[in-house]
Amino acid sequence: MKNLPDKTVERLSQYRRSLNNQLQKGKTHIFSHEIANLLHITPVQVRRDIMLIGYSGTLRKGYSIKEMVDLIGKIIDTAEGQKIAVIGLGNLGKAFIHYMYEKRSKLKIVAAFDINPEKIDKTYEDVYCYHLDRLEEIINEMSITVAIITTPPEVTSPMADRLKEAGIKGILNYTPRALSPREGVYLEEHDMITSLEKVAYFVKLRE
Amino acid sequence: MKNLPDKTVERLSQYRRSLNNQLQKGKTHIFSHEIANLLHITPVQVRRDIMLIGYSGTLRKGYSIKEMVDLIGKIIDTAEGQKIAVIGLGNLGKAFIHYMYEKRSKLKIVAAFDINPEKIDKTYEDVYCYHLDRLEEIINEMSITVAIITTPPEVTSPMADRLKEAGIKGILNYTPRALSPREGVYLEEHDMITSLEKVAYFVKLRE
DNA sequence: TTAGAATTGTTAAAAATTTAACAACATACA
DNA sequence: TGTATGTTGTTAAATTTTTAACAATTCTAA
Repeated sequence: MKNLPDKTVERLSQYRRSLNNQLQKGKTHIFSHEIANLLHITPVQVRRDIMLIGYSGTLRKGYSIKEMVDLIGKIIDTAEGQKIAVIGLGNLGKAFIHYMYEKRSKLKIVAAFDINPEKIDKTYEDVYCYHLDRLEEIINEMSITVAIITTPPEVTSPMADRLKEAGIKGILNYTPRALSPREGVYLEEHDMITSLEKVAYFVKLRE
Repeated sequence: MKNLPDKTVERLSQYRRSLNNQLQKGKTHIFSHEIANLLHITPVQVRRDIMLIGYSGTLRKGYSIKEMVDLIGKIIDTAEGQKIAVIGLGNLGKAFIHYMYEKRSKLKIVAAFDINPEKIDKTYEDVYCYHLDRLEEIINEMSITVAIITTPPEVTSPMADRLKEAGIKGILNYTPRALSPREGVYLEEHDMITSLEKVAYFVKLRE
């Protein structure tokens, strides 16, 4: 599979989730405009994405939901799945654990890290919380490849360094402090305040 | 101010936050490449954004941090500020409240809504939690313009309808169920699972 | 006082992403 | 049978976003 555009990858994840919903409702086939409605994008975009991943539907019958779900899985999952650590078991860390809980996904949050003694050595929704001191040890032992940083912003950057050293391959940074990229580590940033300020700006603009 | 590109608006919010950090460190001026480093983007992009908002620096001295912060404020804030409601005082709702807490921002989270009796009529970090039944009443009374939805996904869509009816002008949807746009309401979606799956995909790709 | 280095502001080019257009074909049904 | 309708797959066009290029200017210091 040649490299897919960034934006297509994001949508694949969303297609899959919506398609799984439809499967559970007993639907077996779906048209591009139906998928488009689910994600409120255009049917053309849906068809183009589907073309890019090399799938074909049947004319006048649409796409087989099951086949699409399986194919998307082949593209975005690894066969063995990937293991994920949450750094910082605060509200945001817990929210991630909760959202991933019992999704039969190939991505599994397998460990949380914190320094608060009240959290350490307990589980939150089946995820065990370790003392941050054991970060390197556990990442190594469990072969964790991806980390979500949800710590206070002051420690974002040193944490990224530690994670890199520990062998983490992908970082999702949800703290409001931007990270510079580390060689060999894929970095994705998300800033909750920015997304809020963006909404506020466009609301203002419309008045 | 003519309409700014979407992406520029997002960066303005980030510029401001980083610049405020620098101000507190006692810095008064900054070069485009320094700003670029803070957000790990290119200096050209910084200069282009600054051009778009109609600001000018001084050659060889850079940009006045204070002036930029003020100007960005004029662009993305309203004079009176905007009031924000959090729908669903779970982990994610609390995370938002926490991040916005004591930021001297024009955006203020002024109310939370939930249906859990243990949360209702208490405050979380100074934000009062009301029963969901009072949604319309409070939004109206307080002139709330923006809502963040952090409810369970099943109720995302009916909630958006209620919010629209109640007069909300902008919705930030953090639940994993996509919303279709409502006439007259600016909608921004963010899906935490998608951002995680994206990281996992690019990690896989690099192997 | 002049040469060199650093930095901005801006236009132009390139790259990424979305949207449009439409041919090809399947199905329904007159 | 043949005509109308609906849907896919794909190429081309349009739009948005990023990056490059460079003239103009300021400062430093030889």
